[in-house]
Amino acid sequence: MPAGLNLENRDYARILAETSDLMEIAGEDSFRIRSYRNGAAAIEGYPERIDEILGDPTRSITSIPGIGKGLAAILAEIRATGSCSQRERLLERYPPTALEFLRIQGLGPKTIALLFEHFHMQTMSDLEKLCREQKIRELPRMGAKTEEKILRSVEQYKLRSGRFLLTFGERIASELMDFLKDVEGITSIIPAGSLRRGKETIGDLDLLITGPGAAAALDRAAQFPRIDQVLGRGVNKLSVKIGREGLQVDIRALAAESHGAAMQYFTGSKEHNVAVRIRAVRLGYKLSEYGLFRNEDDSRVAGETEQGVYEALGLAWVPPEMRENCGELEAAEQHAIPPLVRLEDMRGDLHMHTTETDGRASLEEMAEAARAHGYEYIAITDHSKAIAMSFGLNEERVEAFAARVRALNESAHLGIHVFSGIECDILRDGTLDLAWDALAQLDFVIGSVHSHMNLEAAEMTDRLLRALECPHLRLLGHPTGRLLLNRDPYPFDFDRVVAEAVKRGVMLEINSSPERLDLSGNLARTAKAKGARFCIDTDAHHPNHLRNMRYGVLTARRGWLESGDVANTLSLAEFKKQIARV
DNA sequence: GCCGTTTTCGGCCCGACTGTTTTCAGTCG
Repeated sequence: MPAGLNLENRDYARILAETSDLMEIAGEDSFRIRSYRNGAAAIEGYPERIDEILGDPTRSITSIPGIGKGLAAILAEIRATGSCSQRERLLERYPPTALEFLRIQGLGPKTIALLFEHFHMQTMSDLEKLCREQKIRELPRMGAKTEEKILRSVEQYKLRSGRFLLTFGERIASELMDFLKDVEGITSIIPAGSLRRGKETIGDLDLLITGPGAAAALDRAAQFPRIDQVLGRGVNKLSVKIGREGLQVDIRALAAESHGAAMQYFTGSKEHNVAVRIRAVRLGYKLSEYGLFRNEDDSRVAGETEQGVYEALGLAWVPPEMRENCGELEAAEQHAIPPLVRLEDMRGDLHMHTTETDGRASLEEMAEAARAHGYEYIAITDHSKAIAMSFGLNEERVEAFAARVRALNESAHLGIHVFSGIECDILRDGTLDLAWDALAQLDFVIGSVHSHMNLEAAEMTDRLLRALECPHLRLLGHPTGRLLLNRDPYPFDFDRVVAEAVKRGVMLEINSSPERLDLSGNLARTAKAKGARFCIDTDAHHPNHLRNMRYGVLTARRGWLESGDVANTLSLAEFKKQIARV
């Protein structure tokens, strides 16, 4: 079978995952559904390209754990057709929006199936209408509260729709750049906009192309296979919607002399640009995406480089992550832009899971991956027993684990220092999930909230304050609990909790998982002002996730953090001191 | 549907909460 579709592993994984979601709505066998999910996860994390293995008659895809004969046949079907009959059959039965309904908090497959059956709803507004007209409560086990809850969730859903995770934007950008790399006469292709600023979610994607071949690159870009719709095509700009997700991408061809001005203009933010332009006007200039021009004679003062534009305005160059008009221009004016933390400053990763709980690799595999990243140390921090579904550690297993890590470090054959740690659940009342005696055995205790996220702010504040009382706690994990585009932060008195954390020497996490990025840049900056210290961690559940560190660093940079604010930029010896018990 | 095996079928991470009910199904993590 010719590999005409050229699918990536994540495409296979997505199709399997979508099929499993549809099967769930259809009420099919839960174990079969789980197999599809497991298969999707196995493929997504597989180091080799599935496409190539399928195309090689000497290889068998069933050698991948989680892929048996059944899924092997389905994968072959996906490779040939881009879908599978199971998925197509279900998509005939349910509207394509069915998968979207699953993203509404509180709406599960059973309820969705019930609503389809009774009301034949097709769209999100159908669902809203059913709630408003109090039709839902006519169904068994449904009531007024359910209707209100669904309405609230739909409201949140609408707010986040039309935005995409930073990783998604990066992926599309890199696919496009790869697609254009062979066009002759291109000197640079750079994604601007919120992507360049490292914003956690993006609304659209701006790709800037410079060089004599830029116009040819627009022609080539119009051939990009994932284009769903061409919105506009001019001499210097191509505007398209990409994929089923409908991300809008604007691709612009730039002249070399205005490259820097265009970069500045299209990187934004809008608020930053307005402030910069006001400054330009005050100084007798006009700033546009074409350059910086003197008012009196329209002569070009700058525009070729971004640096040149800022310089001509008497400003230091501003790192894109800071361009939110939140004080960065004042800093640039005084040439007092802080030296922001960089990815290469990171010397360790202090939040990761293994197969002991819900990770997908062993301690040794995670350590090896971290060593390959050039780290000096890691902390293995599996879940505690409250997370029953991932077989979290109880006190006995904690003790055994701590002993095992001590032995490993003594034998030194891992080539990296491992801290024994735990991501201990903060229970509803603020107590930690494990006895203090057990926590005392460990080098690095993270406390995280994973349940009861809908408490009132006052109760949540008390809960966190109480957790901070534990003398073994070193880090508050993903402190606000947000899941980007999915779940809002839980409410609590941030200032009070930060003040208490500072007082007790508990650091705050910047969780690098692209779905979390928690703390946000803004909150990190607020916390820094109160004296907080931070760890930037990946929360890796797979060796591949270690790469997410760059998102955490971007977020920290958005919070104006310097390496001195981040504990895991310290050398091993210094970090040991930092977490030593007093 | 996968896996492992006691080789061909049975087991597959589970506990808490919510809103609806008067005993539990559905959702979440």
